[in-house]
Amino acid sequence: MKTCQSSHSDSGVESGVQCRSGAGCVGKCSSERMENAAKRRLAANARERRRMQGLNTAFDRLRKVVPQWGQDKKLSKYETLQMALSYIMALTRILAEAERYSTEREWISLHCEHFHAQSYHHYPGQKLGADGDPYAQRVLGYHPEHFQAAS
DNA sequence: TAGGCCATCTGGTCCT
DNA sequence: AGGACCAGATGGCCTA
Repeated sequence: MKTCQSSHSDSGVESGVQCRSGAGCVGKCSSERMENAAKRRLAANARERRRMQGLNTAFDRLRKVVPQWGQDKKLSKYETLQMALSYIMALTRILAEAERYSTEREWISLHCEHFHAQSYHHYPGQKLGADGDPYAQRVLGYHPEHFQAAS
């Protein structure tokens, strides 16, 4: 529960507050002031709700473009971010390889052997513990430390 | 029933 | 001053 001790100058006053300044406060902490504070709080709540809705819309758009192999369940926000990161890293790797191998034929032949055996390789010393990332590790062979090293 | 995920409210901080 | 952003708290819903 808050109090309007801050010189009544205004802004932190919200509905349900009590004034501890005694008699001199009566006029200043008017119901009008309280009403304004309550209105501002409600407006801030509405803005925050809209902001979070915008954020969720963005997450939904991201879910649509991120691969969801074999997942019938909607990805959580955390999973979506991890998956997006993995996806971007994989695409980046593919682009880098495409640049490295000058001809398309070379690049295609590289991936014909590469995709089957190795594309979702796991790293030998990598543990899949609680601190690991099961989603990223399951898909695309993404590992945070590699990303950090690259960036 | 516990745990995970989420939406909402709220107060603080930063920026314009 | 007001808005945007952030993080903590809280309560609801769902699933194993």
